[in-house]
Amino acid sequence: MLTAEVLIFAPIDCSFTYAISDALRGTVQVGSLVNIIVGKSKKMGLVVALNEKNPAALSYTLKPILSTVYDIPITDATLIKLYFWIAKYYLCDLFSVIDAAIPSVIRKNIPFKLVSYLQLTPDSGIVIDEKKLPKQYKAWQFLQQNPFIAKSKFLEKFSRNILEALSRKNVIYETFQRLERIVYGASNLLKKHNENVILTLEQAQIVASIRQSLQGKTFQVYLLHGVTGSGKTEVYIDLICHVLKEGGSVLYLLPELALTAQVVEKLRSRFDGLSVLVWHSGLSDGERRDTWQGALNETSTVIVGARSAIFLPINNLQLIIVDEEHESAYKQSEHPRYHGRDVAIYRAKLQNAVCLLGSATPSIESYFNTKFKNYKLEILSKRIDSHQLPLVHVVDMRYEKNSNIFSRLLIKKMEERLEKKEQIILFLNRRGYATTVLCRCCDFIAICPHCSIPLTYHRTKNLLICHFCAHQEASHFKCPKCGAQEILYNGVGTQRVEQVVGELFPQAHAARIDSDIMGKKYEFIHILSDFRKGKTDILLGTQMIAKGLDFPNVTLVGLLNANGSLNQQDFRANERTFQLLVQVAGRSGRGEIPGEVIIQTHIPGNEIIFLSKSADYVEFFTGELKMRKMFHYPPYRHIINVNLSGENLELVKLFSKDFAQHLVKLFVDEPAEIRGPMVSPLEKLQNRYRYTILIFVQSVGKISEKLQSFRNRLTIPSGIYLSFDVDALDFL
DNA sequence: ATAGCTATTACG
DNA sequence: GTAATAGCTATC
Repeated sequence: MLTAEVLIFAPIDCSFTYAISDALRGTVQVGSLVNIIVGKSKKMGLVVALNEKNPAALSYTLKPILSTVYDIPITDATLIKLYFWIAKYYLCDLFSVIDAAIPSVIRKNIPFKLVSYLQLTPDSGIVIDEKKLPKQYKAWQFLQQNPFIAKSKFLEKFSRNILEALSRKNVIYETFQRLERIVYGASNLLKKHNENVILTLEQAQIVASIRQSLQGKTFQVYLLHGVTGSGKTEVYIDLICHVLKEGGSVLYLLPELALTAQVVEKLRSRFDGLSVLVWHSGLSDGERRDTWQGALNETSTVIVGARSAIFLPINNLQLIIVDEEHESAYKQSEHPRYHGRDVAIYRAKLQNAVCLLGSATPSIESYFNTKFKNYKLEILSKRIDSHQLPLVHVVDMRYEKNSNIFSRLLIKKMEERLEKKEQIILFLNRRGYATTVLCRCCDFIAICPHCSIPLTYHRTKNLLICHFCAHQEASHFKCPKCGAQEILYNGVGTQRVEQVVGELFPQAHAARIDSDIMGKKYEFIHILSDFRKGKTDILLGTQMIAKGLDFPNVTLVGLLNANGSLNQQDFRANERTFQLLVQVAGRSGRGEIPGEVIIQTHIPGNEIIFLSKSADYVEFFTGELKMRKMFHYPPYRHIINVNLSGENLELVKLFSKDFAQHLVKLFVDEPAEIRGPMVSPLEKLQNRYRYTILIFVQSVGKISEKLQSFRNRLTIPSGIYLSFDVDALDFL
């Protein structure tokens, strides 16, 4: 009998066998979404395999698949393999992978959102008496002038009673239309791209090399290391062009949704009339459905998206581009905690595609893999059109007036640029207004009552906000501890910078981008497009403006406080700082006019700041790798971060110790090292105390099954929360 | 997830 | 005694 293995959308780790009736034979395929009965209730499930089974030999009675939800499968065999791999490698249950990989509009078949419209019934023959029913008459007249009007618009002018009266008389009837939506519309928010680009020799050689792998249809990872402004995008576009000509598809991944608009616009203008599909977390359900269906239907297409686009069902996928591959945003911080880049590489492997990683500051892991594994390294050493890398000044803030955010040099340079109508980007790693709120008289610091971190003052709301749990409280006039009216707002956030810019340069137009702004849908696109058009002189913001953006008229970049990220003491602090400094500096001087960068710091002698001044990646890598080797850190080993938390401190402590001992026993024969338990750097978060155990291993694949089954056997006391983070990037 | 089962507790 | 309820188990 023909049977199907069906995954049920519930936290159950195994698939169930269902019978396929003769009527559904051929219709039910691997990847089909099917209606089934589970226990007593109707559910949907995903077919992950087809089998031939003898029902008599089974210990249970088979139930039949009732029907398929769509007439074609919603995913494919490769992706199903990918789901299983992620669940295994990242130590999470299959359900959470499916949850992240298949959007709920598709999975639950949520109906299209419909908008109701009102229309006059043609030839109804009914005449409304103006004298007797003046209100209804007015509405009737209104409808004659507006023969197809949204119900909501009608109700703004007339009451519900009127509507009901008219529809009772069959004067009007209601129709429904699908809500219309346009992803990045036909809008021309961003500059048209130059149509005839001639590749430089360097670019052409790289393209030729990668084309060979594409031709061979064999799996290969490339790392494209190109300095900022060296035209990595041109290499991508040339390759996309090639793959499309051959009838294949390309997936173009970016670390953040803010960067997708720029790339989509570039592609759309380059390939005239080409449909570029878009995918990121900002899409509405309808938009999601369109892109998913579009991917299923197209045989050859380009899809631009953020992390989760790696799960789209794409036909003839031949090339996956992972732009800014070093970005930590590729790592999902909730379950499943997968790394978009690594999943991309695995998917490429599964379907014999080429995976192209690109960065000006590659991750240590990827660069390491070009030296010691079989990634191929391609280098773009020069900026295009012989543009120079920017000149970097390091300003020692210890010799500036203490409270000043801007050094004298930065102010002078900013004045010059504003004079010349050139543009400026200011970068700061903190949002909000001030970082900490403290008392001058005693040792009081405002701290979140649920988490063990200081509160941040937000001036626009006049509130103290916790950036971890969003707790809010009123700001203090008096010190709650000693009563002194000596409250000091210390440290600097982007909001504070915005205020000071306004005071120092009242004639300049400044705009701020940080995650506080991102609440408004597409607001950031408008800010970026205004900046591109030159309506804004100064763009200031956090991480978000550090990467990938290309504004030729920017000739000055100011890094206001290059200390912060160095203080975070985990072994990747140097790497993050180097990447950040080089990337931010790379926003300067991308056009005809050479650019300058000013790095303000309290530690000007720091080696990383020195290295980033010359943007010498290879030297940085060499030094960093030595350190990693000495301490057996990644890329020499993988780290699994085990987080244990709970409201009862003693219980968490006790369980953590116990758990660590079990782990040591479990891995006694493996080349694994267990460290901890120790108190997490963030010792309390949302009322839960947190402990960390680190597992260092040679290979995750070799121990994942053992660890997973250990976790499943274990009884975790109630009130204790346990989570794994494989290849963790932060250890908070 | 969730229906259906059992053990547990409150109530008078 | 019943009724409400928390915890536990299986789901093809």
